[in-house]
Amino acid sequence: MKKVSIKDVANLAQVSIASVSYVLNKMPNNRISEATTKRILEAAETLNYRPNKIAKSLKTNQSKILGFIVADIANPFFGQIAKILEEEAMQVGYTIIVGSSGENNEKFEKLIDFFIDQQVDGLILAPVENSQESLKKLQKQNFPFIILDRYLENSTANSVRINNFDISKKVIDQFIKTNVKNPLLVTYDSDLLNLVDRNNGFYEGINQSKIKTLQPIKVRTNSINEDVFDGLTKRFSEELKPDAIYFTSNKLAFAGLRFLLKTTYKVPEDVQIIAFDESEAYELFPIEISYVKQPMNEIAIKSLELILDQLNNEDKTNKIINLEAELILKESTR
Amino acid sequence: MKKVSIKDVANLAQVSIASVSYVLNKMPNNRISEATTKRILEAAETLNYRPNKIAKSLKTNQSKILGFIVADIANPFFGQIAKILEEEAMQVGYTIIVGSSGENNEKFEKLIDFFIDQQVDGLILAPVENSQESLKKLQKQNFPFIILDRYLENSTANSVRINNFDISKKVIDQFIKTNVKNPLLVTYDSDLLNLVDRNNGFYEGINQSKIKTLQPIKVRTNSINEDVFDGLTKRFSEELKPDAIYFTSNKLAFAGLRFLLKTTYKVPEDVQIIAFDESEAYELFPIEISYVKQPMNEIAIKSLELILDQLNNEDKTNKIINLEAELILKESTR
DNA sequence: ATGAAAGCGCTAACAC
DNA sequence: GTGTTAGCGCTTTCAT
Repeated sequence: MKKVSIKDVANLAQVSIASVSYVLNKMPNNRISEATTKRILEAAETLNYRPNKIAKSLKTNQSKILGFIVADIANPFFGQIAKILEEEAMQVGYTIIVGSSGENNEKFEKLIDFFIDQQVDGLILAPVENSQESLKKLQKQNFPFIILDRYLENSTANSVRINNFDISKKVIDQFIKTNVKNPLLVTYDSDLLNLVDRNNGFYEGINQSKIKTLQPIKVRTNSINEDVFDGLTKRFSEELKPDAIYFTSNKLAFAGLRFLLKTTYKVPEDVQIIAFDESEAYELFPIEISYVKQPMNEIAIKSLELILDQLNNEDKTNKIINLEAELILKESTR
Repeated sequence: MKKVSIKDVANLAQVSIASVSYVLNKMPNNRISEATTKRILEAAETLNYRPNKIAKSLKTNQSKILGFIVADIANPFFGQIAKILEEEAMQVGYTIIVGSSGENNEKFEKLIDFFIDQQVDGLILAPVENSQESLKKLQKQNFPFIILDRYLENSTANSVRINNFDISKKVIDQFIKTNVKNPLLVTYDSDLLNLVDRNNGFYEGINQSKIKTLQPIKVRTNSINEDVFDGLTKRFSEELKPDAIYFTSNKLAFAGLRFLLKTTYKVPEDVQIIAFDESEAYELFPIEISYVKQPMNEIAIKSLELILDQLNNEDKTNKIINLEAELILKESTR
């Protein structure tokens, strides 16, 4: 089965390839007569002509492909975003290619290069630790990209984020409202500012109150389960035991809940829980988990909008889109 | 920042673009002198030259892109496969684009067309119900594709699957071994043969034994949670209550476990459980779930191998790669 | 209202 | 050993 090209359509319709191009691309000031238009349309139909996007890309210098680089596509948070992104992108004629960096900056850079070589028009990035340089390089090259979910120091890049500080403040305020004495923060040991903000919001709430917090558990991204488990074991073995825990990511919460399952501590009687991110998985915990709900649809849709804006407009002003996360209270809080 | 092309490299190195192409593509019988080679390499280096894959694609008629169409990229099963696939593909210079059909055949077809328009070299497909026609169409066009995970009637397509029948037989045998009286099958109402095989393996075990099975719960893919919940409510309200349940997918198991959480039935004392697929999520259930473990890495790697074989070789024989799933016994079985 | 033709960046057959 | 050149399928300027 030989591929049918624009030439074949032109031949069948007895016109030039230019006319075929005009008609099929619905050019605005297309001065092709109705009769010819009809002939061309019919010819394309009978031959089942499908334009070659590669050829078009080469000519127009636009691949209509966007690269999406996440930490881990097997993480449902990113899977969900990817899904929405891909659907929305398709609506407007774009294709998404996804890559997983595995929280590794070298892989992150490699993926960026690979995608640029692939001639993506732009990139949607969830950066990893120490990726400032990679981002600066992109900026220097003037390559279109936006930052999603995570953000870094001094970043002047367009980005879509949530109100990490405020929502964390709300979390601790919720705890305080219920007379918590020893709240515990379980978070990452990371320079990613979204995480730092989550931590800071928590501390802001602590500072405004009269209570003290236990020393936080700060885990490394490459040993989440072990670090959470060890950390919690330690905290619960001490005099002042946590009576409320805030997990700043779904993976942390997951590890923490597994720990609690193996103990006799009761949620929320002995210890209250608030997790970050919605997760189907939480639903198998014996009681329903309170959590910070991120606006997944909005994150994906705004990200797409932002990168497309950047591709189409000359408006080079720095845009930061701040979306609102929501605290959903369930049975794991009092 | 203007893009640097092969011409720029040729100019700087004072050679023709052909020579640049030869050197940079490491042509086997490359007769370029060492000195020239060095000059070209240096020029490419200084200019930070990155070949334009779009142009190369147009010329070679190979995009080095593979399309991967799954039911739902937010389902960790497919997320995991996608991740491995993407990593392996990148090693050999291929890019993966992923699409989610949402178990909808129209979306499935639309994605296929979209990806073909995008000039993918081949497709890796997890088909949906009623997608026989879409697959036949692809076959008629002689378009390279393989089937992953799921399979359909009369499919003569290359495919990678697991031993669905045998592993299900093992599941019921395990139940029978522990003197189960009223095993229950929770499965889909589907014409996908991988699911039919899972059902048949279960029945084969039943038939070889002296026990009877309860009437299975067959759910529709668009209302899993409700159907499982309603079905289980009904079964547990009857005289003969299930004392063992086999869920033929991770989503079914998930819904079923949520049901059990809300009841007072004890696992495994009152009812034993075996689920399909490994899932991090199961870990939040109070006891560990026995499950059928699919060889994710192998599935992804073999799929890639198979489609690449099909692209490179003339060997048009029909290949079915059968991989072994494994029954992992945990606390939810006796 | 339509067509001729240049050219996007690259590969590869062929010439020298 | 190295260069010339045709051409992949398309868009778009310019001519007519």
